[in-house]
Amino acid sequence: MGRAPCCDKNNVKRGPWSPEEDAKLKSYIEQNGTGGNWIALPPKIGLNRCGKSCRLRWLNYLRPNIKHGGFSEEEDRIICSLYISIGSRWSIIAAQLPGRTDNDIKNYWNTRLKKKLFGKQRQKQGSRKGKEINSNMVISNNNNNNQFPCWPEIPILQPIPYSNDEPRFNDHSSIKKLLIKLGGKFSDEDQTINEATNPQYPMDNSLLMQSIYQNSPINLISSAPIDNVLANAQYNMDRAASSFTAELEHMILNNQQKLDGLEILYDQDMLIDISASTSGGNLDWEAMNPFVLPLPPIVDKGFQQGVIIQKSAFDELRYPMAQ
DNA sequence: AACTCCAACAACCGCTTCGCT
DNA sequence: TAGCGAAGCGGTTGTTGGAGT
Repeated sequence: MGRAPCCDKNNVKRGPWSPEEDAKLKSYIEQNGTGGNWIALPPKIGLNRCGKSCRLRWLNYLRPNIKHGGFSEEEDRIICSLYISIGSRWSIIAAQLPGRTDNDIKNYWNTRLKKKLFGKQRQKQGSRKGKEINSNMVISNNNNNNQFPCWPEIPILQPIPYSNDEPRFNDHSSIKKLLIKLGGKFSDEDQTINEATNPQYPMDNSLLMQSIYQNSPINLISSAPIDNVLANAQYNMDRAASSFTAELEHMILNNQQKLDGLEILYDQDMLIDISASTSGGNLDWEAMNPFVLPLPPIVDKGFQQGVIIQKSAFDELRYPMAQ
């Protein structure tokens, strides 16, 4: 038995908002706040909309100080860097960019930034395709193009064709397997924190896993509560440009014996001629992102460049009008 | 001018998390 | 402490408008 829907979808208006609806919602919230209950809001205002829809409209479009479009180079840089560090956690990324919404950033990333970056890579990479992991898995980091000074060249991974008995790069167990092979560490504690940090890749916490991980030389997964995540993000931001591929390359080259049985994850078929994916195809480096970044030390340096964020400031940034 | 393609963005969907009872 | 409902969040889809042919 499924969960009851939050509203009767047949009896609420859907689709684009009209200026009248916007005005109603905006003026009501400005005067009365949300009342802490979005679902109760539409009837109060006389809007035939789902509460969820009202909430989204307010957060993404109507609330004050929202900026749309026109992302600056600095914003690009921050988005890239944070994406490298923490993945697609748009709400956290948005918290670093006052006036930007998670939806906006997500859209910007998916429609422009990603293509811009990978498009650039295509230009550099051309139709190169080969068999040596150390010449193809990692793309040169020597980049004189300053368009995205923060962005390391990304290894492009092809969606892995799979059968039922083959590992898949996109499934959690395969990722986990690769991590283990590379020496990742996930104690129960690590796992708990990691899940908070990157719930997209939850790890199971079997004792076997634990025993494997505990003696591992490196801890590959960023594991820290949010403040540390952000601090780590800055750490990675600082070093990403120079170290991302170098470290991945180092990791791969120095752990090849550990990768036995995982050839599917890194052999030549894994590499694609990016010309095959010009319009937002599967760019599965994302799946790899969480573990190609080494765990930085818990840094105490704080953020630079005016993007210092305290956890307590999150809500102020995101919900400046909240009661 | 008509059509097609595609980029950009708004909105929806469904899962997870959180807080209250 | 379990159960429930609302909010939060990220992925996905739908819509629209502009560029290209």
